[in-house]
Amino acid sequence: MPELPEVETIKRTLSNSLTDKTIVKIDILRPSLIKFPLAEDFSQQITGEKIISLGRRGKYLSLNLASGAELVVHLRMTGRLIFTEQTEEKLPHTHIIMALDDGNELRYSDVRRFGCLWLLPPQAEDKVTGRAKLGPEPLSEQFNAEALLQILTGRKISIKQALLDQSVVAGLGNIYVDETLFAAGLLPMRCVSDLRREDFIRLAEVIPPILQSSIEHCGTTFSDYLDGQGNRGGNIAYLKVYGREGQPCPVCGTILKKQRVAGRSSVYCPVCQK
DNA sequence: ATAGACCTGTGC
DNA sequence: GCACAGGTCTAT
Repeated sequence: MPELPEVETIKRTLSNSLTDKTIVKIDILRPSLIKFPLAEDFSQQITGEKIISLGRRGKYLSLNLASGAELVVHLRMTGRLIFTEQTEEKLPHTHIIMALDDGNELRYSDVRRFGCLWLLPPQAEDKVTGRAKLGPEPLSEQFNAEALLQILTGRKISIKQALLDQSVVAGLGNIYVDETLFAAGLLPMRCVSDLRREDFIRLAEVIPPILQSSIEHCGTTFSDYLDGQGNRGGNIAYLKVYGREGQPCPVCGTILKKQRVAGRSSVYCPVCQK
């Protein structure tokens, strides 16, 4: 479910509510979601910890704790992290409840249970699967056409697969890859090795504003995504191709096509994208 | 490279 | 029924 703009929105919508709050109690109803350490140790170590700040790297969200420990959450497809009053009715599939010292709760729910949580002790090595291999943050200085060119030159994969690869660029998923390929005028099935230098320049140009504008709209809600206060995102109205197969291209009016590329359904304009 | 695995829900 | 869903990992 959530890609970079949604995770960033969750971070922003939780920051004020969680900063300087202490986790006084944790209920883990689904220990299998905890990847490290064992759920029992996780509970013991997190209890009494104070949240000092929130962070994000790609699609990973982190709560930085006063001891130097870090709680890392990846929401995968249907994970939700919501700050709520204790009296509020629990969402279905609520698996973890953290009681805070202000009487409110931070709850993790996840229909499909693909999500993962880790608690890294202070100065621990990064045991968070995949995080160490992430490519540049697309909203940072490190991200540019050169970076894309460097990591992708000569590779015989589709540009769709390349942009979905978190080690190429961190945080894009199926929605924003389709949106950026439309904006760059590139077909998702185009082979990376056939792209020209200006294609990479174009990609590097269109990715940041697409993500930035989605963040301004609080992310894209199709069915599951909610921000940290339980609100839906408003970006769906601004999507040009994702979820719009069979509708006319917003630029040329040609009917948008859907095709499986790199194992994911991909929507594109057969005229504007080449 | 593609399929299958992990899960549940929804819509045809 | 079956296909499919904002993700990622493992196995042919």
